[in-house]
Amino acid sequence: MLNPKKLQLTSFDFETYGLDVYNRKIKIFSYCIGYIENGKIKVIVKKYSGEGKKILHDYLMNPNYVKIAHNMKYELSILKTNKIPFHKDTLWHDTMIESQMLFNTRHSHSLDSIAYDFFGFTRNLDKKFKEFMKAGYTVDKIPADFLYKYQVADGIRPLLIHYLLFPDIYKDRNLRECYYNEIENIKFTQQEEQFGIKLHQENCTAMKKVLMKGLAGLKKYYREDLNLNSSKQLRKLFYEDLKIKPINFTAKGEPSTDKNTIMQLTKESKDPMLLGIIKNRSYSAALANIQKWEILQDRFGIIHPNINTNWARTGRRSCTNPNLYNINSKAALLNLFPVPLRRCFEPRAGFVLLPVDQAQIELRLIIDAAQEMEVIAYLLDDPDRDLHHLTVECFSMKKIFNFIGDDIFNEGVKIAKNLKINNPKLYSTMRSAYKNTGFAIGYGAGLEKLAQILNKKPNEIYIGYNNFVKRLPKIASFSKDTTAHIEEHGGIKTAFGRFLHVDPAKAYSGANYLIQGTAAEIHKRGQVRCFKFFEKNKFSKWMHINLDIYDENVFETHKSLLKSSEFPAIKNHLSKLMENLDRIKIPLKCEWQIAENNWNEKKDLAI
DNA sequence: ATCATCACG
DNA sequence: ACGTACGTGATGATG
Repeated sequence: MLNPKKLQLTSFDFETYGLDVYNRKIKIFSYCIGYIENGKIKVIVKKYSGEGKKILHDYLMNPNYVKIAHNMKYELSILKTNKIPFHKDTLWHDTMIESQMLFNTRHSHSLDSIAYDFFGFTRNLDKKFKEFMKAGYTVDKIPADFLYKYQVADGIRPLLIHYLLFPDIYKDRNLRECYYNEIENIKFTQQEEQFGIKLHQENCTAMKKVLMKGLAGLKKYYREDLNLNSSKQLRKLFYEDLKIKPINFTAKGEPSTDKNTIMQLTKESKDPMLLGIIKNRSYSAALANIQKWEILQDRFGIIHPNINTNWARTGRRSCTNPNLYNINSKAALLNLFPVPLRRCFEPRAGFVLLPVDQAQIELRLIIDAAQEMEVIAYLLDDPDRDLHHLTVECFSMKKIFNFIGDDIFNEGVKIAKNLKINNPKLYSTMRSAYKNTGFAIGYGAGLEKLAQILNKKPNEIYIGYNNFVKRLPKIASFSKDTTAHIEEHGGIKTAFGRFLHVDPAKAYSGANYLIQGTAAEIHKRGQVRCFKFFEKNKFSKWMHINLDIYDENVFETHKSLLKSSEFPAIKNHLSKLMENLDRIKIPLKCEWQIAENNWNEKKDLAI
């Protein structure tokens, strides 16, 4: 029996039916609670009705029961949407997070996969359960004796896994700190998902209309039976019918028809037939996106994505169903037919969206990790300085310089400076073009790849590239240096002391793991600190994060709060929570913007 | 299921 | 032996 007076570890899992958590259509059918008695694992399995309901409620309100779940965000969301109270001081553990933290490159972190690999725990029950689901059964229709066995297994496994993995996390102070932040981040993320983001109905309709018209207008360029979405048919059209000489190839060695290839081809001739293919891809994908969102919205027009807080091997977050992390925003160098889909999202009535992003965070972290002293000094001198200006300087030099401060070097610096003053528009275009250069070189991009990113030919950027490498040699050798480290240690520690394994066959991606992993940790710690600030001051109703993307948090904020006299202080404090972390020595900088009508139309926040 | 493609950072 | 920017999710076509 569970002892209500004694602190003890328990596992906890629901069986539910219905779909779509945040539409409140999920009902709890039954649950299991695992615990340990006299060195043996025991499992309580109950239906969520009558006496079973009361037992669960008592269990949830008792903070002596430490609750171990596998993917606790799901359990949390069920509790909250069903308005079932639980003790605010509950200690939670999540075995999925434990597995992700210790074995970031594992092929799967599902409960059955881990328990099988670590304990040889049978997966037959899971196989059968999946068969029932595939056949359209819901948990209430599954034979009771089978479901009982399945739930017992679900009570045992989290306890086994926690006992095996948690000590390795706990004994390392850094890892422990990261782990506790992950648990807090799940609480934040659950709330973020529940808030969700509102679809702008009128803009969705208007954009669909434009997209359909654009797609219909393309038909005249092609034979009627050509399927523009078929790369096989396009391959035939390009390389057999039009007799174009292949320049790029796919991973499997077939001649490629991707956007990059088409853009290279159109440099010779602006054939509408070629450009139309890019337009078709851009427009049809956008249309499919909007249609999917319209299906997924709840009855208030809100989209609730599923955000995996620690899914990626780098420790980054990821987003599914729908993925709101890859929405087309604005025109860019490599985006010929942009569809500003962020127009389809709006603040709730009475609110505005305040997107806040970490300025140039990846480049800043590379500079810090590579210890590129000239740039560190440049930044410490004034944290607001723009690092991309240095890149523009390098690419403004007429020849490869011999030493820093020689005539060639100084002239480049002067050209960049004058351009910034005299032609801000051209400067801005150039700056955003070269924005990706710094960290692409840091991650190991070569001349060819860089030319592709900049939409130029290798010989056009040869001088600039060489000047960058010569001026910032630590950034240029960062990828190589990190690769050597990976080959020796099998992985890399982030600035927070969290070890990330790296696939030995791709040791050269180590630089990326280090930077993405560190940035992700900064992002997730900032979210937890903001979340706690809102909870403590009880105004998450008026201001909350309802969406985030890698280095950006979107604060949905009530207009009355925005206009209040206390807002500047709140904004200032939140910035500090996101910027100031003991482990990060390089200055970070948050940039606030405001979007009043929709997520796409935004400007700098003047407050 | 796998491939090719493309959006984000 | 060589030299690579990276890691995500969604979609439609294909075998």
